[in-house]
Formats: sequence, C-alpha cells, structure tokens
Amino acid sequence: MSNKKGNLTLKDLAKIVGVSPATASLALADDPRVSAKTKEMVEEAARRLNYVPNEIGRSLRAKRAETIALIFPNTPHNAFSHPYFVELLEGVTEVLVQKGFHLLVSTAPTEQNEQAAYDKIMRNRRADGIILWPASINDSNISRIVESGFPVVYLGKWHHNDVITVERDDYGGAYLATEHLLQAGRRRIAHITGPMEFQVSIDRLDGYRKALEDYKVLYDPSLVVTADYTMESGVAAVHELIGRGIPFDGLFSSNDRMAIGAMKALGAAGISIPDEVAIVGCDNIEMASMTVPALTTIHQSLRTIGTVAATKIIDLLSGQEVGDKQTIIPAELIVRESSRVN
Amino acid sequence: MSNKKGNLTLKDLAKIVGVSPATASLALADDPRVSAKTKEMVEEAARRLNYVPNEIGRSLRAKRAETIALIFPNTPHNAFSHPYFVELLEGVTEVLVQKGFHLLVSTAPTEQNEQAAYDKIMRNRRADGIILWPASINDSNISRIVESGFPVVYLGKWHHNDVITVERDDYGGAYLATEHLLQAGRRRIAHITGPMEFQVSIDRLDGYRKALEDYKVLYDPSLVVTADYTMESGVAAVHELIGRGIPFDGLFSSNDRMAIGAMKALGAAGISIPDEVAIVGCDNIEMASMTVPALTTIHQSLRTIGTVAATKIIDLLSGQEVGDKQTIIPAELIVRESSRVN
DNA sequence: CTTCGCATTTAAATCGATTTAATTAACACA
DNA sequence: TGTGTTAATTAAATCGATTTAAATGCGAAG
Repeated sequence: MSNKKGNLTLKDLAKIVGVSPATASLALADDPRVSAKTKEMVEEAARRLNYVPNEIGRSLRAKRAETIALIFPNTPHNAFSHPYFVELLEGVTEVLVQKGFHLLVSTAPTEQNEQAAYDKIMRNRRADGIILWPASINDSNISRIVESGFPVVYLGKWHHNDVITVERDDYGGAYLATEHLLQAGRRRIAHITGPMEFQVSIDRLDGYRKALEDYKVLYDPSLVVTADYTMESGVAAVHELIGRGIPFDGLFSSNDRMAIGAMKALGAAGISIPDEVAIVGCDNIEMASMTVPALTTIHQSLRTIGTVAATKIIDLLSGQEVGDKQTIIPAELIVRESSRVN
Repeated sequence: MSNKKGNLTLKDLAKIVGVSPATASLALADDPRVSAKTKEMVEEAARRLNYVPNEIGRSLRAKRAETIALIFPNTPHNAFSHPYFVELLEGVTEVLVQKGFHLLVSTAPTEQNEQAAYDKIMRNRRADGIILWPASINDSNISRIVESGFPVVYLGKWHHNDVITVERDDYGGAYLATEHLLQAGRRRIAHITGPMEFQVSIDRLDGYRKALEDYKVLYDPSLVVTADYTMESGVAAVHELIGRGIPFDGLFSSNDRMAIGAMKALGAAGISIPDEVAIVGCDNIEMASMTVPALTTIHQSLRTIGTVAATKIIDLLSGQEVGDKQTIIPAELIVRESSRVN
C-alpha cells in the first residue's frame, strides 16, 4: 500500500533485484533470453512489492492504449433507447475485462461539440478503437468517424458493407411478432408504427408486411397508424384506429410503451385482451412483464450485441480474422398473456 | 484526415513552422516567453494541419491521465439499481466533458477478480481519481479503495467522515412519503420494507418511523412487512398484511416495484386506491407514471448525484476547495393518483 | 569597440516501459 | 593459452510532450 509519494517503477524494481531495467522488463515478459533464475527473482520481487506497471508509459512506447471507446451521442433523440444502454455496457465490459482492455465512455453534450469530441478521441490516441452507438440515421458526425478509417464497430445498419456492424434484427423481430398473431388465427392485424425518421420504424413495418404477405393476408394501410413511441401516443393510436371504424383482432406495436398505451385504451373501450384483440409489443421492457395482462413482446439481447461488438473490435485491432463483417443478432419472441391462446 | 501511417506529432509541427519543439509547445501553451509572432505562426499551423496532441505522451510527463474512473461492482446484488445507472452516467459525463476529463468505466465480472481489477486501476495510473458506486454495505474491496488514500468520491454513506461522499436522501425521502400520507389524513400506514442487508432499507424504515413520531402516530410493527424489492414480493406482502387482519389506510413501499405489486394485490382484493388505501412508492421508475392509478413516489436525482460527484473529484484533484465532504442530495415527492386526495 | 541586460529561442532532461543492438560472461575446443 | 560460440545481460534509443536551464541575438550604455 506504499502510496506515499510515487509508485514503484520498473527501474526501482530492477535496482532492488540487482538487475538492469531491461532485464526486469524481459523477465516479466517471460522472454526466453532471460535465465530461469533471474526470472524467478524478478517475479518474486514484483509479487512481493506489488509492482503494477504504469500503463501510460507502456502505452506510449507500444502506441496502443489497450482501450476501446464506446461513444453514444447524448441527444434527446436517443433518449428512448436508454434503458438498454446498461445491458449493452455489461456485454461490452464483460469481453473487454476478459481481454485486458479498458473502456472509455464518451458522450458529447451538444451537437456542435460532437465533432470536436470524436475527432479528439480518434487523434489523441486515448483509445485504439471505437464502438459506435448511433442516435439516428443521417448523422454526419458518425459518417466522419466511420469513413475516417479508424477501427470502428457500428451498432446498426451502415450503407457501406466494408464497415463492421452489429445490429438487432428489427425486421426479423417484427416478422416473428406478426407471425405469432397470424398463427393464433388473427387476420386483421393492426400496426402502430413509429416516426419514419427512425430506421427501426421502417424495419419493423417491413417485417410486419412480409409476415402478412407470407401468410397470404392482404396488407391494409388503414390498419396502420403512426405514433411517436410514447405511451400516450399509443393511447391516441388506438382511438384513431377505433375512430376509423375498421375492425381488428390483433395489434402489433413497434415498441412496448405504445403497446401498453394501446392496452389501456382498449381496456377503457371495453375491448378484452387477448380475446377480442391480441397484442404484441417490442423491446421487452421491464414493465411489459408487469402489466395486466402481461405483454407478449420481442426481446433483443443488447448484452449479446455488446459482447459481439467488443469481440469484433478487439479481433480487428489484433489483426485476427473478424469473421462476418455484418452480424445480425436474432430477435426472440416472448409469449405472455396479451396474446395467449385460451 | 492524414491517417496514413502515424499522426502529426509536435516535432513534425515544429519542423513545419521552423521552430524547435520546445518553442512550439510553449507557444501552444500561450507562454509569455514566446513572441506574439511565433505564437501566431504555430497556432495557425496547428489549426491548419489539425494537430491534436498525443495525450498519452502528455499524461506520462504530467503524471496525470485527466481521467476519472467510475467503478461499479457488477454483482447480482445491485442489479435492481440498474435503471438509474444511465442517469448517473449522464450527470458524470456532463461535468467531465466540460472540464476536459475522460471517463473510464470499470466493472469486475466476478468477486474474486474485483480486488485485482481495482488495484490495477489505482496503480497503473490510467485514472487520477475514482467515483465508487457501491453494491452493498460491508464490501471489503471498497474498503480497500477508500482507505488506500487514492482520490475517491463514494456514492453512499461511509463510516469515516473524512471520505468524500455524495448520497441520496433515502431517509428524507421516506419521511416525505410518509408525511404526505399523514397530511392526507391517513393514520394507519403500512410499510413494505426491503432486506435489512441493504442500507437503503434501513434508512427508509427510519424515515417512515420518524415521520410517524413527528405526527404523534404510534409505530405499529405489525404494519411493517419485509419483502425483497421485486414486484412479486409486493404482492405477497399485501397478502401478508391482509392476512394479519389489521386494517390500514395508507401504504409506503420501499420501492416502486413492490408498490406496483401491492397495487395489483389490493386491486385483486377489491380494495380501492387511493380511497381505501393511499399508496406511495420510491424511486420514480418509468413504470410508476404508467400504472392505473399512476403511482405517487419519491424521486432521487441520480443525475445530480453524478454532477456533484464529478465536480468534487475534479476539485479534489486540482487541489481546490471541495466544500462539504458529505453531500446529501434531497429527495423529491411526486404526487400522482395513487395518493391523490379526491 | 566592448559589455551588460533583456527578450527569445532551444538543447537536453524527464516521465516509465520496451526493444534493439551491443557487450559481457562462460565454456568448449584446438 | 587463445579463439570461437552461445547464453545472458545491459546500455541506449524510442514513444510524444513538457519544462528547466542554457544559449543566442540584439540593442543600449559605457
């Protein structure tokens, strides 16, 4: 615990053992040129004195920081994705810790600061690679990073397939959800979608349509209503649907919050769930298991995305084979009461 | 964007301008010894060539990493606190970014790895200071860090008051919640508490008791039931209370999940909320605003805790006055339908 | 024409670890 | 005893920026 003035340095350690710093360094690296006896002496002293190498010095020499930066733009736009962030973080750290890497978390408070902040991270050598958590499509700052050639793993879809990406399967999840309703015998399935600025909205709408098509159910635009991913907008969406006077016996919502709003509105209208309308949401937020009836939903393992992304960026840095450049983590259907066939 | 082989170094910059590295360094640091003309030349070139200093080199020389580590033990125990972690992260990064600091997020996958992981962070000079997010009381690893003398801000209560701490006011929040019920005229107020291993359970129970005392209401142990912070345990707790046959007109739960479970159980038992039993939870989880009726609760600003903690650790490092060593962030009552006086 | 003082500039050391190239030691063999 | 070979060790350079101490240039004063 000698935290008096400075830490024990390699030079100190070498002097104590009675060898040169070069020998001490080689000994700790288990270099074959160092004799077994010397190695043992150095290792013993290092253990005894609790020698911990100064990684700043090491990084300077090695030109590597053994650090990955996880960047997420801190804009209001991506606020709705926060609940999953911790899960992602867990997956990423799990791998990094195991590989001896550090994690630098970076976020820019304002849009105008973003560019400078990202630029700095790429050029100041604090991190060797970046995992990018995108806010939305069309983000010029993200384009700059991805196209700069700096080692990057992008969490989402990117328009050049030489970029390494790891993404959720929003399309496949929506397909699963819709198929589940179809298999339960529902044929008039409504869909609450989100704003089309978000790729997720587009993908889930597409998955919904594809399932209908595969089951030979005609796509009816009047069964689709747009909302904004809040619970309140889910309530409004159901009012809109009911107002249109078109009957429906199933409902797939582009997220759980809107699905919960929809359940409230249906309940208030005296429509029973799942008997009259079966409901499936998306995201598997904690609340989904606690509603009455509990909400059937689509789960995406952000944890898996984190572990895969971290593994890929490290493989990329160490020159190993990265495998598939594009990875899609499959979605999973979680069946609960809101769609249970009685 | 010259990312060809290596980055532009200070030496390169100096050569281009036609001065020595020393002059270039002093010029960029705006040292009075450098002439205005030279300064202008160096600055112009730095801007034009997009020179970004290598922070590893700078750190080595300065013996400072300009980095704060945020450490949270990744044990199952603290899983229930996850939803707030992102909020804390936001608060911390807001301050760090503004002060030009970096954030290293560290977590240890297993208990046995913890000690080594923390030791490393303290000794390898990757971070200058630590913000500690504790899992539970009685954690020997945390003790080691706090007592090592390494600059630390501890997020919670610590038994030596020379340690800098920032904490939520669990006691005050519970007092607020109970007082709110008392002011609504309730006198038989039940309490669902959590396991006594957690300081939060103890503090909230104490706040509840103090409010009762101040309002001259006798504390009745048979109105208190222990659960484990899950929704299911909240359901069970109400069954237990009803089973005891002791009437109650108010209920304060040590967290929102149990409160929501309690609401479910009361609803199932045909007891109306808030007319027959008014309910207050704790934590203001997202779900609390979405239940029917919406849940009155206590909000603790983790964001504020983050900003205060970050400010204090930086002040501590820069040798500035840190102010109060112990800071308690006040809790806030959020009144919703579950306790609304009709 | 020196010499002193002041304003600028720069050479060199430093931070801590790694690695290359050079040196020393040790031993076998002629 | 001298020489060649291998094994083990170490001196020195390096990474990039900062900072101290030394050097330089220039004009003014004697």
